[in-house]
Amino acid sequence: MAYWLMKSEPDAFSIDDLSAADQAPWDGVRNYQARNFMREMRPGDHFLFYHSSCQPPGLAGIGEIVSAPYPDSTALDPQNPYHDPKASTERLPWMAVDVRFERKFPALLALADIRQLAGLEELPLLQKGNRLSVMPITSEQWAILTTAAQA
DNA sequence: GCCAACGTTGGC
DNA sequence: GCCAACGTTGGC
Repeated sequence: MAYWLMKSEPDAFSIDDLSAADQAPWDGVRNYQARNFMREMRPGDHFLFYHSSCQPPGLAGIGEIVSAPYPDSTALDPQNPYHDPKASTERLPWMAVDVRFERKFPALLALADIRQLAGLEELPLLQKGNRLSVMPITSEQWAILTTAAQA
């Protein structure tokens, strides 16, 4: 079982939206490195739900991957904000997974607080200039982050 | 609103 | 295939 961190702008899709829906597709990822990580996802994996581009940014809760990766057809929809004009049914490089709400942290674990935690030096989220929206998390990093979020 | 960092595009 | 210009991400 693997661990992941996935970013979403809460104005578009937040931990509360996932809680209300219980289950939802995680789609709209349009970066190849992130897509490659999504290809490795398996049902039963868990992920940290990160709120980005908000005040303050940080970890909001936990969800579970509940489907295998599948083609992200939102890329084909001209009305979709993540429409990819170069994608077609024959050439659809983007992937989505279905995710399920697990829990919301009692309080957001803010990025500024995450930076203060020891043992996260390798976390891509904290590395300068990193903009990955989907990244793998080690079990050690997972333990540090979920423990801090529960405190 | 600013801007650093990075990815993508397109001319050559 | 290089690389300058441009667009996007996302923290501050």
